[in-house]
Amino acid sequence: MEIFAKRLKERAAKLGISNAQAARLCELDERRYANYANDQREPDLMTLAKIARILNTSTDHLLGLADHQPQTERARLLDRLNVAATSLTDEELRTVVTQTEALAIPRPKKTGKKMPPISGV
Amino acid sequence: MEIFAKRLKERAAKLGISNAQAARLCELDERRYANYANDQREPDLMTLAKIARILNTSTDHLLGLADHQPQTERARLLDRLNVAATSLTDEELRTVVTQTEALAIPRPKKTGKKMPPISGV
DNA sequence: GTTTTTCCGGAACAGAACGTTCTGGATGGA
DNA sequence: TCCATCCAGAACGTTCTGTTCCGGAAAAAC
Repeated sequence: MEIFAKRLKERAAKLGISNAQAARLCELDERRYANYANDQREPDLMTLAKIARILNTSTDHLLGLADHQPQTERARLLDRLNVAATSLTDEELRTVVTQTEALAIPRPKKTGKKMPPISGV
Repeated sequence: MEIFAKRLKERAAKLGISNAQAARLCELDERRYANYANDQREPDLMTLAKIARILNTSTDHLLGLADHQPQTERARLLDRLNVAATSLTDEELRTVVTQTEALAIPRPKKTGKKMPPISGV
């Protein structure tokens, strides 16, 4: 997890402290913390949460999930879907959800792909 | 990390899918995912991020660092739609968008006005 | 009712990953 | 010079994970 190590170093830099100081803040062995910051080890989930809490940031940011990605064609499609779905009636929405999940969520390990006819449409 | 396992199960329940289905959505071995949901194993950071991304939630929430807001039935349907749509291929997604917009966006009355076609579909 | 499919979890094993310790180099201040 | 601080390589024992095999329960299909 390269981004995690990068974010750890960034965070300490923004706080104006050394990695060793950050380690002590988080009550972690310095060498251990350094391994995280150098992308050589990964913490367990509880330690990850602890680091985020003490350094006053979010795990999403530390894991690189918080960046707003540029507007791709696909993102725009998902956007349109949301907008359209929002204006549906509950019943219409249920229908769309059912159909979409049928496409998206793999059910069988079975090889044969028989598709039962969509009823009530 | 007890809270993580709990949140995993909650998330699948809210999406109206089984843990096995959630595992397939996340492209993880079912047994492996079950170990996470049963608080017997913990994922590495990349897998954690992947789960949060695909199940359309945040790692902060999964790790118990953020409180979750109460959701309406309708919000859960929109949630399910998002999760399912995200795992579609581009072509499948375009189809769903087209169908949903057809349901949602009323055609103009017969005033002769032209409706611009849906681009890129 | 019978069969098939799906879901779930225990047990176990090889291999991967981790925490820790020891070590040494680099830098800066007293 | 001496000392404190920061940093990272290597190694070792231990812990933990991914995976596989297995069986039972429940639901669905026949």
